[in-house]
Amino acid sequence: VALVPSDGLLRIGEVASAAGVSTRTVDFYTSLGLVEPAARSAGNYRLYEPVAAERIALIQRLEGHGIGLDDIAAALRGEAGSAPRRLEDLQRDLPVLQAGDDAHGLLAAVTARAHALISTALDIAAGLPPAPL
Amino acid sequence: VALVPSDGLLRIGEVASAAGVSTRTVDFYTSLGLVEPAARSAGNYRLYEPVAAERIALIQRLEGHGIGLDDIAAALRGEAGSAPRRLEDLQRDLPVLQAGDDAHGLLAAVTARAHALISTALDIAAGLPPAPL
DNA sequence: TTGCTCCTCACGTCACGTGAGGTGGC
DNA sequence: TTGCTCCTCACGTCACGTGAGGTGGC
Repeated sequence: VALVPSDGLLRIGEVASAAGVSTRTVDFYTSLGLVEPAARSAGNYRLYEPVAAERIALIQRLEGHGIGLDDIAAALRGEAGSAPRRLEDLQRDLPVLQAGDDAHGLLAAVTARAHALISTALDIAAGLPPAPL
Repeated sequence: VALVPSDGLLRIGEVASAAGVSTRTVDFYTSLGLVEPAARSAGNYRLYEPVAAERIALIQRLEGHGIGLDDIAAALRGEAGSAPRRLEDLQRDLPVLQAGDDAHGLLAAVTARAHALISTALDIAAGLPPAPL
């Protein structure tokens, strides 16, 4: 039995297991436009490019940072402010934080979250391509 | 009529309006241990220090960054990792991000959020004291 | 009396899925 | 037949409050 379409596209179940989520979640994300099938099979099955699984995994990481699906969707659509300017601001501000004494809980918590976000940003910048949907 | 306790402490309604939230919210946060009355009046009214209002305003800002009340509570309790180490990591990673070309939407969105978090961290470091609860 | 507060129990809301169930392709 | 998929409508869950209602202090 040919379980995989010969063109390398994946059906929903394959995308789901590759991304580590349920097919219902892939279905849900698709309905929100967070991922989009590259094609439909003759039998109306949605066919995704393999990169869709990475995209879904990325969405899950972003959600883990408290970023809502609406914001993620907007970002994926390419709506954005100026990242470079913001990065300069961060560069300027970090020494101020470092100059402070051993941070108390809140500062540490906020910093930890910012750190996790930067890590995610680095992953995006380094690995996953601009994702042509 | 003496609306304010003579010792400078505030009743729940005063804290609420100073923080820009409802008394129910102050009540709720108090029940979670996010703020704590400094005393009780003879009639069992909760009496808060004025700084409690700032604390509540801070909690609201943190919530705006997607940080849950449980995490905030833990942070306020002083549980924390090593902020300085994380700040060094950020310092190291930022140039990598800046070296990239004009970021696409996702990167910009994540960076924006990190930026907002750092701003909040700076506010904490600069202004609001370690808050002896 | 008026407007505040206390406390408790239940309900509301929003985001994020998830279940179920009837469908057709493989 | 089996296990996949499609689609839709409704339900579940968790976090975060909010409403209401009976209480006593001011």
